[in-house]
Amino acid sequence: MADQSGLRERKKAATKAALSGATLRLAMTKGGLDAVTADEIAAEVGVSTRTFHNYFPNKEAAFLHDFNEITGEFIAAVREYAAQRPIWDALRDACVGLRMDERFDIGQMQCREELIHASPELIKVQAGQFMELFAELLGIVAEATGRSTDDPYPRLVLGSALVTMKISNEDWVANPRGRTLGEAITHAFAQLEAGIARPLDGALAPDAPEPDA
Amino acid sequence: MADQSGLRERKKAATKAALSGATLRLAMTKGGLDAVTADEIAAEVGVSTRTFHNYFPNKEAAFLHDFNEITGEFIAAVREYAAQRPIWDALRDACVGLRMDERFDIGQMQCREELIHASPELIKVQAGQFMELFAELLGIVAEATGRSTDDPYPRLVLGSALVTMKISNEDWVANPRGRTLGEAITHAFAQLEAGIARPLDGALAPDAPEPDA
DNA sequence: GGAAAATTTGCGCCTGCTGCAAAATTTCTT
DNA sequence: AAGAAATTTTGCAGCAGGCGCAAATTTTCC
Repeated sequence: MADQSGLRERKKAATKAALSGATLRLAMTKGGLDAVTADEIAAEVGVSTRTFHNYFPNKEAAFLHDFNEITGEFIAAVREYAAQRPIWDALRDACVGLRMDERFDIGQMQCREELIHASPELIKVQAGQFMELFAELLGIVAEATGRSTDDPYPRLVLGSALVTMKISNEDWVANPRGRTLGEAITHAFAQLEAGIARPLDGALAPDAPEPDA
Repeated sequence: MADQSGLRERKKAATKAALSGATLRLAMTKGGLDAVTADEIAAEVGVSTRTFHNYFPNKEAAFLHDFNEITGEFIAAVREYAAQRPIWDALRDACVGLRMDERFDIGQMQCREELIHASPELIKVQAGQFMELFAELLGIVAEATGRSTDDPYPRLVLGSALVTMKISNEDWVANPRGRTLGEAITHAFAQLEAGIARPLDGALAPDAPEPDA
């Protein structure tokens, strides 16, 4: 029926992971996802092209598969924390709690970022996934703030949080500067909490040119 | 050579606008851009399908064409204002200065929003265009804040500003509530300037349920 | 061991997009 | 005004992506 026999489910999850992994690997070796075709990925895993498309609509989705896995955890965490603390803290803590830095190798994360930024199509698909995430979380945030989903405030909160999440992740991956990922995220969230118009501190920009006016 | 004879340039711009307009019109009448094909659009304008693809890579780009036109103005305005005032104010003023509400019919803007939200592909393409805009503006913002483009602060500023811009636009279109678009934008920017964690005021949510805890 | 359910696979088809070279149109020169 | 030059339009061929369908294969269950 549904998932009574966990074995079949596990096999499916395994091939899905294998396809996703092969996509990543091939994109790395060939220097860009655009240079990879669905046929190659399928061949790499030892499965037909048609089967690849049974699991993923396109190679971009395969590439971003584990991001989607994490998305589910993130939503669950936000929902849980939102009942216990202010929504801004809940969003921050859910983000920190993912502990991406412990889960992935930093070299691999850097590689992923480079590949994403090299492929316009991949950027688009990822942006689309963020929009989906926004839609899925908006109800939670609206309720937590006691506003309607039509109200701009919860939208601003959620939109800012997702942007902060993405930017602090990118920033830390590109330049850890001795911080943990959690610290980078916490600092970025604090910046928005204090008001975006003035920087919280200058310690983050050791190489910043001095303002020339 | 380049554009000495403005006539040819104007003709090209005219057909481009005609194609974009036809795309919009067809999407409206057929209740969704997904129900429209490139052939229909080309036929509507009296041009071959191949020519359509000379102007736009796909129908989504044609649909969002005038958004791109405005993007150029926006960048120019940010660059100009950034030399005169703090970057956050510059971004806000550039956004307000577009005066989208005077340029477009509000009914048409509502229609556009609905069509966008009904098409996942359109959402993706629009999100991709925002990423491009981000990349084009990042240098200006970094310089204005006296930071490097690697620094997370200018990224947070610009990301927050673009999110604020999009959300306040959507909000005003869906529910003007007697405000001008400029007022809605100004208020949203003020919210982020004051810190996102607490709402600036409750006047925006006349129908908000009272917080239940 | 055999029936039932589910997965994989091959095949054909359609759609969207691009390169290329010929045809049509516009602009420039004299 | 006529012809040359430049540019745009167009048709065609080709390719990759993606999907429906039904047969073949595998797995599960009794």
